Amino acid sequence: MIRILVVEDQALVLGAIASLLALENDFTVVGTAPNGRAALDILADCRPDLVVSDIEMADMGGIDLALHLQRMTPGTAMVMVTTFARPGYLQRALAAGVRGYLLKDTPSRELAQIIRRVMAGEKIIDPQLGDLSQTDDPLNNRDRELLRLAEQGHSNKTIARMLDKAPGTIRNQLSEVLQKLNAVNRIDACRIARQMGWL
Amino acid sequence: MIRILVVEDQALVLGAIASLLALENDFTVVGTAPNGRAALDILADCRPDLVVSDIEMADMGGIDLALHLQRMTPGTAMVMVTTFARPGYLQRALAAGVRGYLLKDTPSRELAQIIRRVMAGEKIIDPQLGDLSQTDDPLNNRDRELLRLAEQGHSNKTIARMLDKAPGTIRNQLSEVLQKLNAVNRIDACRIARQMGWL
DNA sequence: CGCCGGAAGTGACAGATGTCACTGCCTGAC
DNA sequence: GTCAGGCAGTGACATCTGTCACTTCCGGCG
Repeated sequence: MIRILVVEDQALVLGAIASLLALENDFTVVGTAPNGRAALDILADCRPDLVVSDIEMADMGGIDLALHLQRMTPGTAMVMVTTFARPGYLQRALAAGVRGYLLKDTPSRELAQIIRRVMAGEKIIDPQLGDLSQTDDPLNNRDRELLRLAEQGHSNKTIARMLDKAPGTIRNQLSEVLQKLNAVNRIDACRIARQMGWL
Repeated sequence: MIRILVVEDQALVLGAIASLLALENDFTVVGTAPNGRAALDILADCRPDLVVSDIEMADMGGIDLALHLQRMTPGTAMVMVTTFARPGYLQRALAAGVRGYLLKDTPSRELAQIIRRVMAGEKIIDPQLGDLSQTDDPLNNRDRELLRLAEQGHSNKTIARMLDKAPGTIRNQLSEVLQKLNAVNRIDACRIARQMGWL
């Protein structure tokens, strides 16, 4: 019997996944939590063999939860289930000892089988993410900051004021970002960065 | 026995919700689909009493699906289950005859009860959405089309070529859209429209 | 010390964007 | 008919954006 803790912030999805897992004869859902902190709080009571967790959650995300688990109860397996294909997340998740990484468009009937394979010691990465992790993120933190501000609709002048830089500097740096991303303008750049999970 | 069709683009969530509903003795999940178009394709075979659908989906979203249902099989009830609290979505959904509108952080055990009440003729709106200021959608379909193209990073010239219009026309129309949305530029306009659920 | 490399800034330029006033064209209402 | 209103388009203008060459400043580093 595999003892499972499910962590997911959307209550409806949380309950649905729990009921999906509860259908399997060799699984017991020993607990559910809406975020990483709540999961840690009930960990001692639940004593799960495996944690299924979302990544993007308020309060404490799946990555931080994995880091805590790795330190506190390294025997507990961890499977991430997330919406977007973000290579940065995958890398950090693997570094945190996560043994399974799935997208939410994985067929639901596969989830149980993947959990069993992870419990058997396998490491399973969603194939859609395998090649994604190869593409290096060309952006540095400043690039990301600029793109985020540009994405809000701020002009170069406004961004410059916010970052206490000259407008021309912003213009030049944003221009470099466009080259890095092969974008024709800032809107295109934001779209590309989002799509690649770099933003 | 209530015959239910579930429409949701994330396969894992789709399967999970289906299994959640299948637990109820008075429900039968007669079909599932990953988007609106697929749902329409299997509608005749499934003959559902009620459709549970996500809103944001590729190919055909929940709103368009509701519009088709309203015309083709007006007896079929429709419950929307969506991630974001966007007033525009709610309004358009209600206009399309939707009888239930829930956020995905509704507790999962409530879903079955809400479905039963909708089948009994009630109209149920998630309380978190009730008090949202009901600002009217100022955009027409052309506005939306322009914004979507602008959002991809296309220039006025490119958009003009795509729609077979003069560049100046696009410029003027997009300028009007900016006024309607109180936006300072097209990026801002896209952001505002998205946030309000008008895009 | 001089040299190099990075970050910041400037100036100039072409092209894109946003605003406005104004001209046609068509269509439905009166 | 004609009148108003909507849609498409033009031209002019100011501003913003993207590109490039170049300068300045500063902190290592040999």
